[in-house]
Amino acid sequence: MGIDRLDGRLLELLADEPRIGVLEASRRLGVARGTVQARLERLKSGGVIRGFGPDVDPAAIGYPVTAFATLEIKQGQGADVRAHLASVPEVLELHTTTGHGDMLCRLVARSNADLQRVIDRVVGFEGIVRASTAIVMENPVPLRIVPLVRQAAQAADVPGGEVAGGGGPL
Amino acid sequence: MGIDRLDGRLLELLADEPRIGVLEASRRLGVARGTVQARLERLKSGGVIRGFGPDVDPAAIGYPVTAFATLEIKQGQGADVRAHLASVPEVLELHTTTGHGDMLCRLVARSNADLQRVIDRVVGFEGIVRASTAIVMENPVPLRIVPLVRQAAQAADVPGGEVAGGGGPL
DNA sequence: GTCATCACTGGTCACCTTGTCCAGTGGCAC
DNA sequence: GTGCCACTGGACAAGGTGACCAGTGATGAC
Repeated sequence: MGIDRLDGRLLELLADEPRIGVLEASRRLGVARGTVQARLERLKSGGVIRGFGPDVDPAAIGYPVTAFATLEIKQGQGADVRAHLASVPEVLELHTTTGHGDMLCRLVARSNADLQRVIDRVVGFEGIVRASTAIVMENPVPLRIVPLVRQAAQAADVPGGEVAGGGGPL
Repeated sequence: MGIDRLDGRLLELLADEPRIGVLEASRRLGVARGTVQARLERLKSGGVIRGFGPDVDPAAIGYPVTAFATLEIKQGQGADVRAHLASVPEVLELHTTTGHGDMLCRLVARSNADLQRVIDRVVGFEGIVRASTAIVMENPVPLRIVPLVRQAAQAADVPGGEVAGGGGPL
């Protein structure tokens, strides 16, 4: 849908102070409350803002170890493997990818030892041929969106700002 | 810090309906408003809830392509590489890991063609020796936390699990 | 040139939630 | 038993929310 500068500033503001209200946001942005309300509604219904889910830290609830596992899947077993992985609570995220690994998933565990249990559970399934795991040591850039939002908002009001896309879609 | 069943239910509720208020949450959970307020405060100050940032969909603001890049870093260049990657808006996340790759980052781009530009920018840096990229095709399990929360909450009231504060079960 | 459309402004309104008190109750450790 | 703690259920003032409305300026169509 695309966003303009005001949308960008609003998103930044929400990212900085998520519990901010519409009224306070309108004050900070220097626009009328109705404007912020309308923009927010548009961003939500347009799918830009998926929600305001609580950002829960797995480490704080007893899962301090994070790892990424690349999985190689037996031909034709994709659906089963997806269902299997979705049933494991420690699998926080799963992607199917190009390349030699067929899937990439994010895991958490209670300890390095516990990670072994999780991995065993993940790969202990018919359709998974091979798995290679990388344990996360540090997270220099935690999941973020503000820099991208800023760039997207600027692209909107610079003539020709949309970066050389043009290439084929997926 | 550990969470009990009530915390777990509260977190689930917040994940389902993030804009829910304290009052409404207390009604749903069948407890007094003050209780929910106190729990929420404890979860936030205890670091379980990092925040309520808006969940922005990169695809909706013009970046529909996601990829994961595994980077190999020249010895001793870690800090520089981290700073470099942090300066690229399309880098949404960066981890340092064990294993043959030294870093793993999540990228987005405006198109497959644009991904080339992003990758060039990412790897066009002294300290990066080699990069291998996997483009995400599908995301069968989007980043989620509820199953883990549920498991953590149950662990708390099973003998041998973490002990919750007074008050007892509800 | 004129008109309709659209977003934004600045205002009002009733309703409800929030934050913050309070006293009272029951489980638990000492 | 006594103190501590969490939870309950109630109260209060303050303020925000969602819903309206008329007026204004820019844009694009006729």
